[in-house]
Amino acid sequence: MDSRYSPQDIEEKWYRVWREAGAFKPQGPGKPFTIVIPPPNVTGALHMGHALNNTLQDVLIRFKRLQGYRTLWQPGTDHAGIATQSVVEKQLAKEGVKRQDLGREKFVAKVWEWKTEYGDRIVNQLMRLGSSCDWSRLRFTMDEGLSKAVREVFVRLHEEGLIYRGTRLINWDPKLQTALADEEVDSKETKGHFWSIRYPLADNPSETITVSTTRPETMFGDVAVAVNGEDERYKHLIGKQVRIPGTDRTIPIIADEHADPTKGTGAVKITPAHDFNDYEVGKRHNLTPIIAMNLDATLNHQAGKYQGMNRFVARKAIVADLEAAGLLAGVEDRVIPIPYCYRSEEVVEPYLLDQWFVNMKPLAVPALEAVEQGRTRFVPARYTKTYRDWLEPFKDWCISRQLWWGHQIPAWYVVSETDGKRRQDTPFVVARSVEDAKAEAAKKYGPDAVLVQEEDVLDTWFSSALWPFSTLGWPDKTPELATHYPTDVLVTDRGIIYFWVARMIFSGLEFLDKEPFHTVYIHGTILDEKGQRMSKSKGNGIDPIEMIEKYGADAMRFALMILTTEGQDIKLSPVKFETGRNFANKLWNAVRFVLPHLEGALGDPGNREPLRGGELHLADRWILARLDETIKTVTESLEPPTLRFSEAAQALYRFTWDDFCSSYLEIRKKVITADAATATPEALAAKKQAVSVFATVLEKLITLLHPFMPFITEEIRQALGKEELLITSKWPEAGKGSHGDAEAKATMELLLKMVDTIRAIRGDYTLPPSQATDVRISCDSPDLLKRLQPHADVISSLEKVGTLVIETNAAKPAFSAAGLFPGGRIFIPLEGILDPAQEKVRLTKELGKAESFAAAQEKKLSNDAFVKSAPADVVDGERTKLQSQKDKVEKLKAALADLG
RNA sequence: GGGCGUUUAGCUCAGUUGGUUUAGAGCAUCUGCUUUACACGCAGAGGGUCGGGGGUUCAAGUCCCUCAACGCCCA
Repeated sequence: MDSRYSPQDIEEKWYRVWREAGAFKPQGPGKPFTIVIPPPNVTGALHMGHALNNTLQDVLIRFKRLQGYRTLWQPGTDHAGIATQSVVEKQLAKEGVKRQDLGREKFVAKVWEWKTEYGDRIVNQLMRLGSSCDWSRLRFTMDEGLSKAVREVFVRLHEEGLIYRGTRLINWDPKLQTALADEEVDSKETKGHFWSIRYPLADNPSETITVSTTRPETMFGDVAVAVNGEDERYKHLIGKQVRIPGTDRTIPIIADEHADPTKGTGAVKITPAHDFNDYEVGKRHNLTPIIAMNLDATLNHQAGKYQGMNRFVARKAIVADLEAAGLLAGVEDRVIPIPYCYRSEEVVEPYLLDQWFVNMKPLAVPALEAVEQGRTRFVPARYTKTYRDWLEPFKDWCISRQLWWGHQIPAWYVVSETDGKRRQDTPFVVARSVEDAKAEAAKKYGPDAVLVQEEDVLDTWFSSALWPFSTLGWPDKTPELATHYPTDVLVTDRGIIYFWVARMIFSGLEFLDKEPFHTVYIHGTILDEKGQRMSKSKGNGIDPIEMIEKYGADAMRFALMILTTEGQDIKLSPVKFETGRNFANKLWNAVRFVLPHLEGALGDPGNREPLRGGELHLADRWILARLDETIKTVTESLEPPTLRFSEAAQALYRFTWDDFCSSYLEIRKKVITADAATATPEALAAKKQAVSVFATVLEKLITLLHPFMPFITEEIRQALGKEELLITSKWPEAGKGSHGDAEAKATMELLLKMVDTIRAIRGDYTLPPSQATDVRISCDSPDLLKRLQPHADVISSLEKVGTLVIETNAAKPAFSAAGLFPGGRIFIPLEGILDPAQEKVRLTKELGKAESFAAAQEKKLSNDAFVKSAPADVVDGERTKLQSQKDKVEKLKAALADLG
């Protein structure tokens, strides 16, 4: 074995072994535990966010698998409609080809090609991470099975009247040429202008009303000018007509609260077909909207001479013309929120269009209840509010997209009813298949009905919403669905609570009458070391695969877990992975060191010396007690909904490094590594015993570590001569098979404190570790002496000591340094080295601390209110502290006096 | 404008219901060490009064109010 642990050699091997053994599949009679993966975009590449997200899931799944649950981590990928289509379109654009050149069928075939080529990439990357997904169940949102689920849901919601087709103001992306949902639009503060334009009165063109607008180019869609009813400046004008400049069209002046007298001129133009606020105003006043733009964001026939001009070009031209005509009253600079598409970054145009919608209120109400009643809970709990605030306004969901890549909406227009043409009033049927649609159309419209399927596809999130049950076979009644729905924990980031989490919850409730998971764990966002989001454009991303290659998957996983505290964002830089790498190396070397001495303790625990409690060495009893505590902490921390990953990782780090390696192994190494050929029978017996303890602790330790560091722990397990794989072995239970106990723990901790004292003195005199010093320990009581005496070797095995004497009330030897421990004093004779002046400084400093602490204690205890109000045990605790502090003060004073 | 989060050692962060250390860890710094598992290591040391102010309490980093800075989400 090499002194450096090299992960590259073993990761691939163990991943293959696990898969071949079927270890990732649900197995055994245990209770089910299920996680569905947040499906990454099929053409995506693994980034640090994925690495964190999937490590968290893998830790949970491996933990539960070891606990004997029938675990399923359901994997899959998402077709990611807009994102994937855009990528392929960009690719085609490089070859000078537009999707329209290919036509729908050929284009979609191209995307499938792309999916085949890149679809495995992210899956393979998840494997590199160690993800123990059941890959035999890999799903894709456009698989036949999942598409069937999508059609089923669409038909059922339509039957219930919850999906409808209607003309509404929606967000239109002129570049992608599709409608968007509200959540797909990001509003960004942008520098713009606020223009004031004079609209002449129809009956008296010399009189004008001045309206303020940030979008003069939409004026040809104006249907009114609104003023506030309370605004004295304009009261006399309400009801009159004004003429839109540059046209012959006149529109009324109306009173509406939307007009804010404090903003601009207090009069605003109303353009219901191109502005969300104006749309509402239009509805209130029964005004018929006028569409003034084409779908490519050029102005239409309403715009007269500006027809065909792009919206931003037209804006400039119109402003210039108005100015020339003397109709521009003013312009001011202003920062305005501009809506952008979250994918194309194109400025989104509010546009009045026919689209498909989901009526949200009936679905959202039960979804809100599920969380309100705690049937699904968010961790951290504060995200409950995010969830509620989004669902509660009950805004209908625009689900149709004018894309080609996605689930085509299962609606068929009966074009034979409208002269073979698709018109606004063409009737349609909604069905699970073409055949069903034909049958239904025949029933309603006769056997000669001619059908044309809706060209629009569904929002990507429509299929994602079904993920927790569509992946398990719904709408069929599969055994997987019966066993694994509802799932248990959903692990995701806060960015998709709206898009995904909320929609899964209402879909699950609607179609399976059961919320899809009991816990939603929201983890933090990975940031770069400056606290900025990682992004391709900034080039500040850290590639997980590179990190795996450099530090190992285990190291990266462990580092991420130790950094993951309660939904806090993580500032990441590659150095952080060194912690994980060093830790893996530490464990590796401990095993490498002891392994040659383990014969007899390898394989089955039955081969080992039984652990006879009272006869065990103090350090053995202590490490077993500490192991018990660690088992308890890790188990409790990982259990949903606690999910304190960092706490679990931290506990394992401390136990492994400080207790197991630095203390326990250092104390026991001589006995463990005794040479069998030359050792006495007693030494051999002791060795057997020690080795058994070591093997027992190590075995449980690697099991506890396995969810965090699956590869190295499996490798160690094999080195220990086990045939059964660690991944499917058994999670240790606290308090079983342990011979540790509280008394051993207390004694050991006292001895470790004594060692600290000795080391501090040695450190103070910078004695090299090779130089032995005599140590005299003076206990205050014979009882303590009796307790410590048998374990003096703990001290001598951790420190190079010459003569070690433990006695009661010993006098301080000449030229010795003095130190304290609870219950006694320690003297280290340093003749020729001891510097009385230095010693005085050291002791005085300590005395100062002790005195000020004692004084504080005294003050606290002399406060009647404290003694009366505080619980008795707290007061007692303070009294004990004061006593020991006083004792310390006395001893230090004595030591100082002794120095002269 | 509304909501949420953060502010603790030079840096990155822990600190679960207010009282067991005299506020901890890792990195960095300083001192010493080829102590035959590990220099991706070992031993030791220095360094913070917990963003500012006010309050509740016998007791506050921990609860309340307020101000400030930074960040995220929504409008």
